[in-house]
Amino acid sequence: MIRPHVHGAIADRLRAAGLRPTRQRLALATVLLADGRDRHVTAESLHREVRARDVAVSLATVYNALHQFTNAGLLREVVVDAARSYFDTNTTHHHHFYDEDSRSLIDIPGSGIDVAHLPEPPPGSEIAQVDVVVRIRRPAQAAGASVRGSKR
Amino acid sequence: MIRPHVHGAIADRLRAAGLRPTRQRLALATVLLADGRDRHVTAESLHREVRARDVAVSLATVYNALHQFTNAGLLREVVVDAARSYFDTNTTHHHHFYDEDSRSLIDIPGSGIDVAHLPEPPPGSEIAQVDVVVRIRRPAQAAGASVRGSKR
DNA sequence: GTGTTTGCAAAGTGTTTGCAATTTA
DNA sequence: TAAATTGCAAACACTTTGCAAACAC
Repeated sequence: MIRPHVHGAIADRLRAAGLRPTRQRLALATVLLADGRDRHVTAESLHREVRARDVAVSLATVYNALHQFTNAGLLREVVVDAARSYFDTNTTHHHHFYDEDSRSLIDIPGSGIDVAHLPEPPPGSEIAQVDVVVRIRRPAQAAGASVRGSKR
Repeated sequence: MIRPHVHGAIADRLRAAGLRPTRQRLALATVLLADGRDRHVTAESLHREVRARDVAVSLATVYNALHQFTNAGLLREVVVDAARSYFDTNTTHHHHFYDEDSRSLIDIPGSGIDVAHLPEPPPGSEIAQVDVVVRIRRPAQAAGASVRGSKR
């Protein structure tokens, strides 16, 4: 049985990135890129989402795909939390709010922040990227409650 | 046998932070804070350093102490690499170069960067902190060598 | 003395990897 | 058919935790 090329814009983007449009990658890329919305995912959240669409994909494949997509420039990795990796479908220059309570990311448009007076990088090195993370929280309670360490 | 209070500036800082100046915490705090230099450590690097001074401290205790020191305001945690946590003895407002090749941090003085036009945080939240990470690298080789993925 | 801290080893997280089976082109 | 990809389970690196022994005050 002859199977023709998979057709569609997403398949083309994968091919253009040098990635075979397999069933798994198509499902992942579709969730991530199909509607053009800016999305922030973790491996776990993406895995959940794809399975909710009844596509069987292993978590290992999700991790692999996220890195392949990132290397191909389809995604960008955002480091904001030591505990897990985030990937952003918006690969243009921009910064982030990071909500430390809900552990969620919000894009700040590239023009939203001016970083000025960047010092020279140390000799022999070049600036690869400038990341600005604005950490936000629900305001701390004012009233009597004493401040106790919160379980991590 | 009566043992008096441990004396010394470091011991006092620990007490002021509500932490008993135990042998382990004293050794860790001394390495970190005694000479007033700005230092960036990981649990692993600090553990190595303290042991090099022939003080027996378990890695678990180093982790615990780093968090206790951080909660007490003696240190500041810096998130730049998903693979490990960094702690900075400089708790004042400032930003960082992060050398992705050597995985090392370099302080940028508070005045070294201007972040302007910060947008309003989402309703109900407040800005807890603004982190700027300038990622630096050795410039990519220009010559013929093809670009292959580097093992992580 | 009594509550705190330590160290160990075990458990936990998120992530990566080796490899046989499967799939793509 | 040949090469790329997948899934599983095991391995990993880093970090946290339960608990008895050691320690600070």
